[in-house]
Amino acid sequence: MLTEIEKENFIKILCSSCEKVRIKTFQKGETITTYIENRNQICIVIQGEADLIRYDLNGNKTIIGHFTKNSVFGEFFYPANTNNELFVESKKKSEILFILYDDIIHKCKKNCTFHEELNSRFSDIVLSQVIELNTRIELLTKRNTRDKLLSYFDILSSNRLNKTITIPFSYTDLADYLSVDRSAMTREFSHLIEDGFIKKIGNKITLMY
Amino acid sequence: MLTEIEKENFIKILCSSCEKVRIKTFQKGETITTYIENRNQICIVIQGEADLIRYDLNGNKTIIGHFTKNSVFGEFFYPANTNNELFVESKKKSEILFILYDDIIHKCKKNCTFHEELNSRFSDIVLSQVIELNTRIELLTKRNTRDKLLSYFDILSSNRLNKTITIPFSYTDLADYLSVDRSAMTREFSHLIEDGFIKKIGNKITLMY
DNA sequence: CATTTTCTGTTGCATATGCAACAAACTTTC
DNA sequence: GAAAGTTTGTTGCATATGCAACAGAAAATG
Repeated sequence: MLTEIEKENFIKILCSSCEKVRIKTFQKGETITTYIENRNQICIVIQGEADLIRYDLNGNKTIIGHFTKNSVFGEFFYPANTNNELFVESKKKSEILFILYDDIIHKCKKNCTFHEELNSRFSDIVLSQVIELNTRIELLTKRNTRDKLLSYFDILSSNRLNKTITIPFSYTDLADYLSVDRSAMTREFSHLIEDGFIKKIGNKITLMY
Repeated sequence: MLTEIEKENFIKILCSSCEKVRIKTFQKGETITTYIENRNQICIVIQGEADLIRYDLNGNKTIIGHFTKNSVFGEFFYPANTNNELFVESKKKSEILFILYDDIIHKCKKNCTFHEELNSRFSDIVLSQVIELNTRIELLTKRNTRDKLLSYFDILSSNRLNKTITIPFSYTDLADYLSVDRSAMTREFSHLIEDGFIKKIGNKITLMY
């Protein structure tokens, strides 16, 4: 598995070596891409943050994916048949790298450094993506809000090796990420505090167990 | 992307060429692997069906993943820190291929055909896995049982290009897969039929819209 | 720094969902 | 083919959750 430093080096090489790679900058709130017509498109976050957002027919918003530095996303990773409107929105000023899958498998004519690296590293990036997705599924399959929250805390806590964690979302977005109603989630927060499971100051939460 | 036939050829090559690959046969109900100590393990379904199952602390069962021919699974794809008991159970008589990730990246001494194929194809298999996981997330993020069912029907229907679909699970397992209570799901089936959205005969469902 | 917008916490209400229990239909097993 | 086990459909009940509305806090804007 790639370390963070290896990933970073990889991306630096990408950026500097192949003409087929494009990098664009997005401001907060801008749409990076829609999942509708670029079946081949792969995006990598170089800097910043972005969310994959779905609005369903009732207008409910769901954050399908949350991408930070070195995350990959793009329509290429998504099943072709979705009825809903899907798009990726920049949450901060972000730099995004765009590649086409075809440019990964078919070597470019110049045999550039880009492709050598790309072939050897691409699957590793995708593998970290798989782990991330499995984590998400683990959360979403919990039957109630309390279990979703506690599982989410556990994951953050063991990643950072710390009983006090910082929620990397706004609470509004956290609710969308866990696919629960925001006010219901806030209510469950109150219950968790009452029952002595957690303490909460701003966006910092301390696990009491 | 790999066609079904290409995948099959690939797996045939795997099976016949490298000593590091193991194939085992499992009967219905047998445990194929537990997600607890084989961090490096990758499994591919050659024949049969298997489910990745979680029992949480309350004894609730969830089908985290459903694997059929050519699916990949294994602890390698899973985040390390899970508190729950996770295991893969064979749903039919199944043949499963076991590889270690280390054996994929580090070439074996003999430079066997296996590794040549493996390196070029492995990422494609993982990519189909990513699409499958994204589909699952799409389902799980739906806010209520009705939307989960309708989305699930849509996916099956557009895969098979047919308004009449066959549920590949028992209804009990479908409920676990969608992470809803079975009886609540059956109730929602009744409502969907009343409201004229679907017709249902056994495990065949016809979409009326 | 004043104004506007977004985020957060709270509550009342309606309802969707989980849970438990049961009977009928269907499968498996010996 | 009889017995045991599993799956399916149904229902009553309790409650967790979604929804709407609101007010104060915080953040963004110009």
